[in-house]
Amino acid sequence: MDETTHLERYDPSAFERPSVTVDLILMSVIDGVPAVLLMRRDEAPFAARWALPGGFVGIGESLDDAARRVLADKAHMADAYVEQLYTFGAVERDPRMRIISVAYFALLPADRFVAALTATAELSLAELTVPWRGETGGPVEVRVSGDDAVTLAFDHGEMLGLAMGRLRGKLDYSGVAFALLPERFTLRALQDVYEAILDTRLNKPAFRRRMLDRGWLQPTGEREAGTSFRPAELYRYRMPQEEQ
Amino acid sequence: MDETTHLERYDPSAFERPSVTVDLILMSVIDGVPAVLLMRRDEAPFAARWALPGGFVGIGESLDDAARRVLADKAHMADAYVEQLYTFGAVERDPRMRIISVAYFALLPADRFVAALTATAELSLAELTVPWRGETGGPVEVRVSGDDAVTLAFDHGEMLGLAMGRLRGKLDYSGVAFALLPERFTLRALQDVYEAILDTRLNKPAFRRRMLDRGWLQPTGEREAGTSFRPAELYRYRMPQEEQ
DNA sequence: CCAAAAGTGTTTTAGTTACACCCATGG
DNA sequence: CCATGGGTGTAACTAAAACACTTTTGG
Repeated sequence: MDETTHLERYDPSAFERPSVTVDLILMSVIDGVPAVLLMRRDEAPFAARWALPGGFVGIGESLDDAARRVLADKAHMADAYVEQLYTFGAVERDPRMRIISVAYFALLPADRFVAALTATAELSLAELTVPWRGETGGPVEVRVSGDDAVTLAFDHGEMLGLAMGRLRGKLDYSGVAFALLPERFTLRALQDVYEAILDTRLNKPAFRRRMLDRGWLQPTGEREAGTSFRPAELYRYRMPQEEQ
Repeated sequence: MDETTHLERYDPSAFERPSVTVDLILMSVIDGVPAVLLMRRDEAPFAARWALPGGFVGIGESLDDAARRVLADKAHMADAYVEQLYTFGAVERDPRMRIISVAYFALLPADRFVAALTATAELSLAELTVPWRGETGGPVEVRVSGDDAVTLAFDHGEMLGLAMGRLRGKLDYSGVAFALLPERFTLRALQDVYEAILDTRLNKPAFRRRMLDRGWLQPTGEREAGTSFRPAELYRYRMPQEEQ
């Protein structure tokens, strides 16, 4: 075995190589419900099943570039928050051939998510019902436009569970929540995002103070419009000094 | 571009594929100092530079299996705690050809780490000086057996920084610290591991209570031997119900 | 002036830190 | 009986939660 490893070091081109793809878990929070972008497969394997958008990684293309390309080409969405999640490398994960897939997760505010969705026929929004299983993530129940729960193609269900776990884990110590909100937003909207992702009710005054004390929010001086009650202040996310 | 993606879906074998490797960041805490396993490269590129052990992923081998194989073959260590870290996919990260590398980090107790190290000539232990830069990790200074700081081959320095950040981030909410200790250990030994990794001094009574209140520690009833003062109780790590 | 949600002040609680102290052991 | 680190009790501090309350808007 040591012999083989040694040979590989010298001439790796002599060995059969796996294909490498990226798969994209593009999420948002729509009307207080976590949502993910799915595409319906129209060929085997898993024909007519729902799957995450993905694509092969080009030989001269970095993984991050491939993820952004899939985001632009398949999902027709640009400038999302994108982060590498995990790499899935089980031998039999694709029945056709050996494919290693690097999963990326991406976040978009509801308005831009819905806009891109309605502009593109073959895409579909799926609502997520997410039982709390800690940061590691676990099985996630997926409903496409109100229908019954569906099972995703390949190991995409596992990817989705992991993405949801990561989102929950990072929610409170990073700025990911703001990637799900428009540039200007109210504290109530921020709390709605938190409640949707964590699947809990939060105490309003406590939440409010916690957020303001962190110093990440900049009051714009402007107010929300079109309410029949007292309009809330609009805030802007100001990235803290230490990046990410 | 959409056209290309479509074609790839049908016949990916027609496209050139990258090689895929795993690299292993095998860490321990030796005498209160974080340490990592390195190998000296004896061929170009980066000849005579220090690098992480790694190897190509076989076509019929899962990523996790490849990581465990590298652990066994190159590092001659079995049964370590192993966890996937991140996948590095920059196009020019290896000057010879396109190689995508999945980084794994592994943890071993000091005694087993040192035993395997002394049994194998081509391995070397490197001490780490790790400035605190939050969970994301950052540049790490590496010293091989007391010499000056060295720069690792390829992007291995970046991998090491990320591994250290992950270790710090998970230290306090997961059981990773116990992967760095023998089966039976004192509370002082546990605190030493925390202090080495976090690079801080911790308050003894507070640490003690926090650990015991968590319910992860099982008193064995046995005592540490060979001290010239009061011998400390030995504890065992009892995995909590919810895995990881 | 009423409904509805924004926004604030005050108390309670829980978890952590700091510090002082006692205990057990080998020499 | 002394030095050394193990182990414990108590008070102080801090951050968050709970709850009651006041404010501001449109209709």
